[in-house]
Amino acid sequence: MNRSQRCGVCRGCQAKPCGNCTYCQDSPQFGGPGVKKQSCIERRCLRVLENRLQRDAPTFKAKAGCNQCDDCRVADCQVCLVCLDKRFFENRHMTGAMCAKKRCNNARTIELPSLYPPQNGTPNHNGNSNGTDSPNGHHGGVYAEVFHNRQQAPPNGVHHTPQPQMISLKRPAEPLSVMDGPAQAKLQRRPFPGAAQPGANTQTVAITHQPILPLPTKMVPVANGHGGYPQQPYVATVVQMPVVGLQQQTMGSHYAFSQPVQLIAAPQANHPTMANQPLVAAPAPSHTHSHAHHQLSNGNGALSLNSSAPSTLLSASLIDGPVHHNHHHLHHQALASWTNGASDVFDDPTQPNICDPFLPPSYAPGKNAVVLQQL
DNA sequence: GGTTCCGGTTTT
DNA sequence: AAAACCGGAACC
Ligand SMILES: [Zn+2]
Ligand SMILES: [Zn+2]
Repeated sequence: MNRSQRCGVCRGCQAKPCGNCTYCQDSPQFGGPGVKKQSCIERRCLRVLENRLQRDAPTFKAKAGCNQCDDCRVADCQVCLVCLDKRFFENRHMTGAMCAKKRCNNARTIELPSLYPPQNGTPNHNGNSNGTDSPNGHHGGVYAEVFHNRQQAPPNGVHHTPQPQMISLKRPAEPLSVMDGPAQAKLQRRPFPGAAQPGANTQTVAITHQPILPLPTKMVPVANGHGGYPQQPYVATVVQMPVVGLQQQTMGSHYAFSQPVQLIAAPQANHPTMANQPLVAAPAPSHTHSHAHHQLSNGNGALSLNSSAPSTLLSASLIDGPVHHNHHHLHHQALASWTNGASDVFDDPTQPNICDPFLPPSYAPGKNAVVLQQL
């Protein structure tokens, strides 16, 4: 049935269950009966949302409003699929559609862009157009594999997404293997130059930054740095840093992850358009042992956009967690991590306009906070 | 064995 | 159209 898995890195994934929402109240973990069986509204994952958009868009009856009537003039609802797509995916899946809650008399049915053109082979129900479901089936295309249907949303808009200008792989040129990324990822902070000479098992993928604004994830398959057994297969998703125009910033984030992630040196970008700045993604050290799950590191995952600070490499990686973690943590996957606020630029009042790329709807700032409806 | 919670189905 | 339900996938 192809059930989506959490990305493990978005803010929803990092949040702990709020305990108050209807789904928390329902959940046994808060003493509820467990009949609704939904995740906490603060833990809604962007990848899951993305997957849903991809599933639903093809059958969605998109309408374009007249922009004149009363209904067209009032604010969008912010919670329907169209609004969520607008907010988190730049309307990529629902391009041109008006908020689904609106009732415009003169609305016209429009056709949504096909993000996965038929091309050769019939798309499977996941939008995969590579003609296979084989997780491992080897075929040349980078994306072909990345899109495979298990737990991730293919990078939308790939067809108009320019390729990274340069990708350099250091270390063994092993066959690329692209498989499922871990559902859980870890955030780890490293000094930037250090990341350039990573540990024995690490590869570095450097990608020159393109001066684009929107446009999302770039998938880079990376070998697991290992003689290759069930080592945690690895997929790095390089995410463009949000280009946070200080004035024109729209609410919500622009980027989400289709795969667990690995990112990003945010070099001294004094100002947030980091055109011409390199982005660096370094795959996590793959590890020798089978169990690859752990709580997220406590280090906070702030991306440094600040010129003053040394750049940091934020890597969401599969590494062993702290040697001793208490059980509590073990039981809830991704608790904590964005919590020790000190250097989280997104919470920094002196940087009020920086937009958190991990921000899920339920964390929308300010009065217009959005709570996702059931997915 | 256990838990979380996605996604299809049913009910309102 | 939204909410409620719930089988069962995916993870431990
Ligand atoms: Zn909750
Ligand atoms: Zn997530």
